This record gives sequence, structure tokens and C-alpha cells, in this order.
Amino acid sequence: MPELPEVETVRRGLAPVLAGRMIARAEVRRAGLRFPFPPDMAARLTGRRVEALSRRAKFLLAALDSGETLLIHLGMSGRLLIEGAETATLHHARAVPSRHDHVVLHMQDGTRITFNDARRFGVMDLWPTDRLQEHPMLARLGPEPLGNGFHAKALAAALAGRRAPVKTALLDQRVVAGLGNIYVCEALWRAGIHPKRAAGRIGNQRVAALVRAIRAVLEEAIDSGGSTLRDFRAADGELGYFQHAFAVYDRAGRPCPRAGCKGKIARIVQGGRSTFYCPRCQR
DNA sequence: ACCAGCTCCTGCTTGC
DNA sequence: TGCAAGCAGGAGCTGG
Repeated sequence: MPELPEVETVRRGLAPVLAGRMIARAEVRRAGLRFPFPPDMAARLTGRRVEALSRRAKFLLAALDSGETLLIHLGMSGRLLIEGAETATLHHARAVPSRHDHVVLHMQDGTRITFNDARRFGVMDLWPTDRLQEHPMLARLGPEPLGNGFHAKALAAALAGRRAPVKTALLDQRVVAGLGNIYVCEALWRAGIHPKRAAGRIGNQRVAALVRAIRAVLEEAIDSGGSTLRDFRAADGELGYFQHAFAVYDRAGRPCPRAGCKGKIARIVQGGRSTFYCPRCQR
């Protein structure tokens, strides 16, 4: 489901009910998701206070007062649902757990935070906070696309020598961390770059344009509360609405929205995944 | 080092 | 209406 803007949206919704609060009880309803949960996860969460909730790429990071950090990756279909006294009357609050509710954090103030993940591609792990960057899933991540480390020179260096299509290269989290299929398609359209172009054969000016396009599309999506496809919603139950701003994603056959362009959006498959682009104005 | 293909799992949509 | 195929926002692993 979630790419960087959706994860950031979840983080913003979750921070008020997690940061500074204590986990009174952790209910772990299966042995793991994509990977087994760490040993004694429930015990290591119980009684711990969450000091801060941050994000790295598509990972949520809850720093605990035990010196460990809870890492959460939502995979394709993961959701974090907040239920408590103040949300109990809302339509999305559910008294009975669904069969895909895998972990429930019962907060001391009565709020429940439920990790629901139908496809079970999600990840939860615990890792020492002072060595967090050594975690296997964080260690090789590229720069944050909205941070200072992401600029034309850095992206050009990361793409240099690569003959793979730029579309698939941008999905590689070592190049830039946090993009997924939707926002790569949208950023390439904004930059006017053809998704099949060899990653290492993009001129410096166009790499700079791509950096600007990536930043802009992510910022706009965050401002919109992310994109709602199928069933994504923010932790507070609000629906994102950036999907209405898609230029190309899931729009095969529709006219290219670029002013003056008479192209028609095409769908191709790259690396087994759908790519949407305008064959006329992306070169 | 790079890269294409496969894999995990469930559920929704599409087409016959 | 039923059923099977196809598709889905991720990313690690394998083998070339």
C-alpha cells in the first residue's frame, strides 16, 4: 500500500496517540508477518513508554524508553488503526478483531493501536536505538528524498553506470529511499523522462529536473494526506485524496494532462510491475 | 556490481 | 451467479 507520503501521513496521525504514552499491554496474535517477530516482542513492548515516532523512508520508528526502537513497515497492505474512547463511536472502530489484526498495542490511556495487514508483507522488529542505522533493512537505504542529502549530484552518482531503466532504478531503495510504483511514475512524467530510458544516460540538467519532480510530487502528496487506493486510510480514518491529482498512474488510455500535449497515457510492464507514462512527452 | 525473475500472502476486479 | 485469471502501493533472494 504505502509509499513515503502514506507512511508520513500515518506517522502524523499516530504521533499524538503514541508519543509520550505508555504501552500497557502488547497483544501479539501471530508469530510474525513477512519475517518472524523478534523474541519476546510482547514482553519487550509491555510497560514501555514511546519517546518519539519518526520515519525513515517507508519505515515508522517508535523509540522506546528501554533503549530499543520498534520498527514498522506496512508492506503492501498494512494499516495502523487507532481506536479509543474518543474514536469508539466512529464508523471505523470495530469491537471484534478481524482475522488480519496481527498486533494490538493497548495504551495506558485506553487507546488501542492495531496493526492490520491482509497480505502479511509487513514487518515489525525491535532494534537498539543507538545502533539503529545498522538494522539490515535500514543500513543500505539511500538518501531521504525530502532531506538535504538528496540533490542532483547525489542522484546522478547513484544512477551512473546503470543500464537498467530509470523506472526500475528509482524503485531501488538504495538509490533514493521511499519511492514506490505510484510516485516514480508521477515523478518521471513531471520531469518528462521516459521510463525505459537507461538510468545512467540522463543528462545532468534532466537529473536535476527529476530531483525537483520527486520532491514536488512527494510534498504535494503529503499535503493531500497521501493517496487512497483500495482501502488505504490514515491512522485517524481520514482518506487521502492525492489520487485525484494523478497525471498518469492508473490512467491508461486517458489523455495526457500536460498543457499542449495530445498524448494518450500508456501502460507497460517493467520488472513485472505496471508503468504508466505518456509516450509523447516523456523522452 | 548489476539485473531480471521469482517469491511471500490475501482480496478485489475483470472477463467468460 | 459462479469461477478462474489477473492484478495490487514492497522488497529480499537467487542465479546469470
